[in-house]
Amino acid sequence: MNKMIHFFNTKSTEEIAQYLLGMYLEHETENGMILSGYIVDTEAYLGPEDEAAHSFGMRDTPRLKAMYEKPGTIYLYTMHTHLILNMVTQEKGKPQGVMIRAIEPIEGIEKMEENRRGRKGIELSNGPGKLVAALGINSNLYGQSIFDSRLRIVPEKRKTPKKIISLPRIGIPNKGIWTDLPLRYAVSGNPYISKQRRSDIDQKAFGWKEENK
DNA sequence: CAATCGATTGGCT
DNA sequence: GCCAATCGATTGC
Repeated sequence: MNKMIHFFNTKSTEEIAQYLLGMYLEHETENGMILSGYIVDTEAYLGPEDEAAHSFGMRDTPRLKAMYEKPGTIYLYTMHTHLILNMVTQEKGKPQGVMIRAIEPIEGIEKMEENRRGRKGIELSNGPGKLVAALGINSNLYGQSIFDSRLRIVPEKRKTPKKIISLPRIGIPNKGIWTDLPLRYAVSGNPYISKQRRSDIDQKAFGWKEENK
């Protein structure tokens, strides 16, 4: 855990976005249930330079407050009816972050299916709004720490991706160079990556190195 | 089985 | 008013 905090304090947001792939993300719900999975798809947001970031140009609105806090602060925002999960990656006052786009569910799958109103398989968590719903995350985690709150990363349980692919981010048209920069990172071959062709899926290992399964 | 469309909510300019 | 992720429905291959 200290090693991970050190990583957040010394590396770039792009490096952290890749480092987070394979991390074990665990949510202890209000009734003491553990819902968890491995992070398989992330995006880096490089505010205030990044035109696609909420914090572009150091914009500072009530919703953005958490983005100006210390590394590891959880930043949640709503999109239509969906909550989207992000975390702060740079020192306090420097509003950069990583968005979690998908996880591979591990613990509490039945409860996650219930949270997702009966959806199963990759539909459980192959999108940013979907994984938040599956894990039962609600907005009172806003501003808490991803290192030690009911929603936390457990680095001891992480897996290692066999290969990381980088892609342009989703849903940011007309943002100049920021539209095309490959700031999205994913575990190559993992089935929970959204909008993926079936033939690209690694059905055996899900894109993880074999030794630490 | 893939691509496309319309409806939805809330924060911000 | 503009912008977004998801879902269900529909159409195309």
